[in-house]
Amino acid sequence: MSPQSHLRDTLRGSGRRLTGQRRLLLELLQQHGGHLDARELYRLAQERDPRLNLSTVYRTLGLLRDLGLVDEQRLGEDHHHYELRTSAAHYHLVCQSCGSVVEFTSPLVEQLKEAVGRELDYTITAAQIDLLGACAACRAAAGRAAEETGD
Amino acid sequence: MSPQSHLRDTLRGSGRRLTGQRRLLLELLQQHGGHLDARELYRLAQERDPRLNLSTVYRTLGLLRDLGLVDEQRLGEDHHHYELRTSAAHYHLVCQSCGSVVEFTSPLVEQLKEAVGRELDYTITAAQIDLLGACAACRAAAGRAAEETGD
DNA sequence: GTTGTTGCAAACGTTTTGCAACGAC
DNA sequence: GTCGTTGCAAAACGTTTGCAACAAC
Repeated sequence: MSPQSHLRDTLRGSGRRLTGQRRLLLELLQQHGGHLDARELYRLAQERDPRLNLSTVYRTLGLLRDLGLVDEQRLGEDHHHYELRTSAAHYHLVCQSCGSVVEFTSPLVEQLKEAVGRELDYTITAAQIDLLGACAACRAAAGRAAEETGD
Repeated sequence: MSPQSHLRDTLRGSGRRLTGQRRLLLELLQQHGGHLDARELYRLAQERDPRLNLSTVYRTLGLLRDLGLVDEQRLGEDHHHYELRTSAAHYHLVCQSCGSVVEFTSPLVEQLKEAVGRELDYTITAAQIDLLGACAACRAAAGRAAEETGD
């Protein structure tokens, strides 16, 4: 089932309406892939519909989040990022130097949830994991910079 | 080395000053244990020094964070929480029903950092991990509530 | 006395909301 | 036509900042 038809069906079912703005925003989220923030989605949307308002972006993102179509994250920053929910759970690896974000999964995460939940008697439903570090490109750039100045 | 003497020494070393406000805020963080937000720390501090200002709380928390005395986290909420940095890295398990926070560690986290860093060629320096779920008490309460209404 | 720090008020960036006009059904 | 949705402006929220008075050194 595509996100667009899921959206239409879920809205219909709860007496809500499928508007052009909602269709556009979902489409942009699909095209972009991932990790957009509200401001950037707003900017993209305005290229296609200049009258669209930032509060509509926020209201729509909240709706899509509540419908389970979109995941809301905080990648170590002071505002949210949004991405279309994919079937597979995944986590984020953030380069603190250039800000790039890579997704990853690992069977170790399931093991961790299982082990910690059992030990502390919690039923664990979700995990937010952000690993922070330096990507290969930034490490190389930092190495070159050090060579030029000091050494 | 106690946090108070670490504070004094580090301030001295960088030409900064040890003020009553800074001593008080650090002391409250010590006494409370963990996971205070700025508002709550402000409230506690005002009981002892009613003239103390919220911006001083923020400035001091930022300073203590930069000095490495305090860790700043976002436990799935829209504002920061702060806790005295302990020697051991740890992560958080949050009950989504009652909001209680439990700390945990697990050797699986080191394994995860190692495995993901190697696979994607990142040098991983830190991990933020929040596991979300339901604690035993809230599960029991939810069970009782379900019994009374339906079923 | 010098200069880093504070309290205060005002600003900031992100997100939410009240409300009348609008548009999907 | 009904009623959910939008655009707009204004507010809310946590947090930061400019500045003159203050206090640690």
